[in-house]
Amino acid sequence: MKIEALGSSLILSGITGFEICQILECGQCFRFEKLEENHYRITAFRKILEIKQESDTVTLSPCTYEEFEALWKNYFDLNRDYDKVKGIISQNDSFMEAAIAHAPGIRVLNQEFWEMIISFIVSQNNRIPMIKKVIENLSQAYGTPIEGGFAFPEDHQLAGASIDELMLLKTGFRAKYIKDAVSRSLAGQLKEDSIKALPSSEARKQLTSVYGIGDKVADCVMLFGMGRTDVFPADVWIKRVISQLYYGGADIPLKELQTFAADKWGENAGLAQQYLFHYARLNKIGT
DNA sequence: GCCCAGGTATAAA
DNA sequence: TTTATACATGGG
Repeated sequence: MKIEALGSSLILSGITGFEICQILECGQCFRFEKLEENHYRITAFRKILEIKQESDTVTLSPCTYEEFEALWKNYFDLNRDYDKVKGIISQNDSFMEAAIAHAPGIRVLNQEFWEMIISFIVSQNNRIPMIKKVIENLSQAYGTPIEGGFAFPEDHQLAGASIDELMLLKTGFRAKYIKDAVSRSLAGQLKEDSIKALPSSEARKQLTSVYGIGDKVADCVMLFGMGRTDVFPADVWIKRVISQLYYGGADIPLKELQTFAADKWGENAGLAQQYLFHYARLNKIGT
């Protein structure tokens, strides 16, 4: 990958395993706006970034070399060798091979811990366009204004919000969950560093102790908001890719998925199958 | 009107 | 322990 500056932009060329549309639209991120095909505006870490991709060339703007190294390189997970990861998880596994072939340009974004907690609380029983709208509502109402938009609100910025006020922002029945997450965070019970130090099963327990956070949300927070590589190949990422298959309408029998889940996740097979069943039901597959 | 959403808490079996 | 259902709101 070659990096060069051009005016206020940074151009990355020779990039592989990177498809910005797949990365943003696969459901891991809710703060982006599509400007045109393969051209998006992203809000993250109190900054707004435009990203445009033309085959193996990606333009970031505004972006300096220093900013790229300090923030966006890690945000887009460019330090990870995805060929290697894909090789490992698809080894002797035609199912995973098919999953990867379906969306080979997905990379797991490293997003903000607190924002992921609230975002995935909001995501439950909700649709992506609506989730995006709610996150934007929260940012405009409580977040710090930044050039061209609003940062996602910190816990203390959300502290004053009542249930009714949160409801006005279309959070629905999730308002009480947000409130609990806020007070738990203010009480110092959702410290990213302390949770990061725990093994993933313990981290999951900490997260699910928040009213309104279950296994699915906890896993998404760990994967997308904590940069946890220990859940990376073994857990959510695989569910994620599988769900992409469903979204893409690939035709894989439910039975095959269940066998796969049992092999792959062992003691988590029950949960995995629950997800799979849910996805199957959503997409009217196999039942 | 009716059904459903990338779930979770809760009640009931 | 497992299974069924309500939930706010908007869109098909």
